[in-house]
Amino acid sequence: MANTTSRDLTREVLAALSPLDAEDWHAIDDCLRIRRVPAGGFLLRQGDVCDYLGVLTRGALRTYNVSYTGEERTGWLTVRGMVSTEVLSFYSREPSLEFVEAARDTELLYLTHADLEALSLARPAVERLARRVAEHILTDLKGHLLSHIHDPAPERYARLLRVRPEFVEQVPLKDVASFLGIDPSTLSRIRALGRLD
Amino acid sequence: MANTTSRDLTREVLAALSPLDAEDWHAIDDCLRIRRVPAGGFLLRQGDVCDYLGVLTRGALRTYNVSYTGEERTGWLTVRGMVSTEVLSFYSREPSLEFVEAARDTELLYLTHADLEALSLARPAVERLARRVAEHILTDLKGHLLSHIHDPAPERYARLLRVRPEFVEQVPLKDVASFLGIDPSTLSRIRALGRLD
DNA sequence: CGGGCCGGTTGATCTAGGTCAAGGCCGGGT
DNA sequence: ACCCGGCCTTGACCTAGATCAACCGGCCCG
Repeated sequence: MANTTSRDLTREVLAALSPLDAEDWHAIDDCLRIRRVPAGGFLLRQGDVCDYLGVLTRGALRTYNVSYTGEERTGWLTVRGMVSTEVLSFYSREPSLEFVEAARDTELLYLTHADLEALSLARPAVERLARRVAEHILTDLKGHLLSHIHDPAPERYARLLRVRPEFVEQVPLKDVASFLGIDPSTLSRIRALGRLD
Repeated sequence: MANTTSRDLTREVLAALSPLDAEDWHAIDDCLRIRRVPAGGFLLRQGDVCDYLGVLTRGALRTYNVSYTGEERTGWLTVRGMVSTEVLSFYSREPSLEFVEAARDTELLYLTHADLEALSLARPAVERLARRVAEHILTDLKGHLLSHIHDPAPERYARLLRVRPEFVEQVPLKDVASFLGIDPSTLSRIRALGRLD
């Protein structure tokens, strides 16, 4: 059973995306499910249809896919307090191309696709929230992409510290490096420089 | 007035995203508007709310934003036959952060936000189409991002040739280079190499 | 307790790709 | 017709960051 702190966090995170009155929240709260995955386990594997949209209340996730050469290509990270889903698969109901792995022991409070659909029909505020989630993810993605296309590594790291300091605190540095598209050693050097001034 | 070829192309492109029967198409067709922008003009400026979702039937677009240092950061390209909108602004009705510039003389067949809303209510297939468009854009974005994080420049170019050869044919190479996040001279050299074998 | 392992750091090299600069090729304006 | 200004290309150089490799500290596991 999720403790109240996890539920409070979830409510807070969702409400920040789109306003929810007490009734909205009650409706959602009744449907919320909980999932715990130990470090190294998977929330989603390539080929699964993603059936969760929720808030990560503990731990951290690494989303990656495997290239044709066999290497893992980290595309996203998620930490406590972030919304978590694989949007494409969740909305299209088609198999995901990505793996979502627990980088540490993890707890997720989520809705299933069916529950979200039902809630959306019953409560416009939830419908709006669901759209907001997708927008939010898209915004994040765009920002990260732009930074990637045009910024050198130290600047990308600085931006990450600015917009998502939690990543650096909660995710193993090798994963942060992979997310930034640089070698762990390079990240280490960048951080060493930052420590001087 | 849009000639029939433009309308045919538009229908074809939309139908490929999500099936449309004759009635769906008629409903859409009645609302379709046309916009022509000469090379160098803007379809959207930073601060505008994007009010078009449509198909580019002629020309090419470059989407960029301006960094705090004043440089233009190309984030996306659009060529004939691609869906065009600034999703974030279109759906959220908030000012866009991006510029959308006509890289060449351009023609766009589009729906306004209000028309799309009305059509979506009346016709579920249109609602579905609209969601598909968003998914489609998200997929593209993810693919491009992943390629960017993990692939070296020549491979990114090779991928572009594979998934979007039209870019290279229809967009000035300097814009392609900027989109790939490399210097025009580098792109030139990569292409020269490719020509040998 | 000792050994292996994994994550992070650091040093020494090597290289992809950026920068600077020059030259050729249009296309548009006078 | 000419010139001028973009675009593309090519060459010579130079830096950011990868790679290779050694080393350290913590952790798990016998």
